[in-house]
Order: sequence, then structure tokens, then C-alpha cells
Amino acid sequence: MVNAKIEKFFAALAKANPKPKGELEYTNPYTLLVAVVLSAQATDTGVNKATRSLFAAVDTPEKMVKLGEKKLRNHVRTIGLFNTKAKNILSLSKMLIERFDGKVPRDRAALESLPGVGRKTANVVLNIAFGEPTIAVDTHIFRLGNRTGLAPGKTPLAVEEALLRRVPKKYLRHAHHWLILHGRYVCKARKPDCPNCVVRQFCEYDAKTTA
DNA sequence: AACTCGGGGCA
DNA sequence: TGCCCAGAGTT
Repeated sequence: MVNAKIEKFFAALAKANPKPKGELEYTNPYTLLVAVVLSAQATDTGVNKATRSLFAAVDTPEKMVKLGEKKLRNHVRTIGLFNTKAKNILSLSKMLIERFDGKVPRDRAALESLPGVGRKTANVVLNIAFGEPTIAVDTHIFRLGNRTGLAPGKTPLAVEEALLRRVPKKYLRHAHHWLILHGRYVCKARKPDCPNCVVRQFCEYDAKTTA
């Protein structure tokens, strides 16, 4: 995809998402980190529902340790893979207290050293909590990047690097979130809603299937 | 590269 | 009722 096309691609996404919801609503790096760890292979709505009461009372690693793994597990029981996730979140919270002064580190290697935190989760935290120009490539963005021709790549890391090269700098701050929302609700895996897609005129997939 | 974790949402 | 989901860790 050529540069002029990419610029219009993101301008259209920006216009379609004036007030993006979801992760951008988090102002606390710690609850953001916990929410993203919980969201692995689960639906965002399910995570939001389960964590609403939890985060009202528990918004620091100290409070999480005090709550304990058993009660945490009860809070997130409706989320898939909750057993492993609860264990990771307790362990991760203790590590934050012992090694990072109780704060979420603004550092990729430090973040990825935490249990349950991989490259995708680290990128979300770096972007949303600290304003770093990262792109977190999940299944949605991986599919969208390849399908549209915006950022083709064999692996998630390859797609991430392609996006970092191609996304205009002024859009880098929000590109990650726009792409996730677009992949989730419009450029869906099964049945992409091309008729209602704001970037269809820049999309190689739409050109191939409907032209 | 393949396998496992996992309850809820949705067709 | 069956299939899939805002991944990460292990083998």
C-alpha cells in the first residue's frame, strides 16, 4: 500500500472513531495491565463486566496482594483461563512491589519479565499508559494488516514492524486502538462488513472480492 | 510448530 | 450445542 493511501486510511479511521472506548479509558497503569492480562483469549465485554467491581476496590498491587489469589479468582471466575490468570496477576503484583517500587515499569524488557505479560500486553501498556508509539498486534490487527494490505507479515512481529514503518507518526499514538476496534467490529474474521467500512476504498481485500 | 488453558457469548 | 475468543508459556 502506497504512502498517500495509508495517510487517507488512518485519516478515515480517525474520523470514524472520534471518541474511542476501551483501553484508552484506563488512567491507572496497574489496572490497565491487569485488564489486558485478563483479556487474553477472552472477550473485552466479558472482562469489563468482571473487573468493574474489582477495580473499584483494588487499584494497586498492594491491595491486590492483600485481596489474595482466592478472592481474585472469585472476581474473575467468568473469564476464560481464569485460574492461570489469577495466579499470574498475584505473582506479577508481588514482583511490582519487590522489584519496581510498586509501579508499572515503563520498559519493555521489564514488562515482559512479568508472568502473563508478552509482547502484545507490553505494547498496550507502553502505548496507553505511557504514550509510547507502539502497536500491539493481536489477532484482529494481524488479520486486518494482512487482509487489507496495510501491513502484510507472516508473524505478528512482522506485522508490528510493518505498521511502525508505515503508519504516519501523528497517528501512531492512536493507531493501535483504532485498528483493534476496526478489526473487532468491522473487519471481522468470518464476515467482514465491507459495505460499512470507512477504509474500503483503500483496501486490497475489498478490491479483490467486490470490484 | 503444536499444544494447553477455559467460561461465556453468539449463531 | 458447538465453535470461537483483545495470548502467553511450555514442550
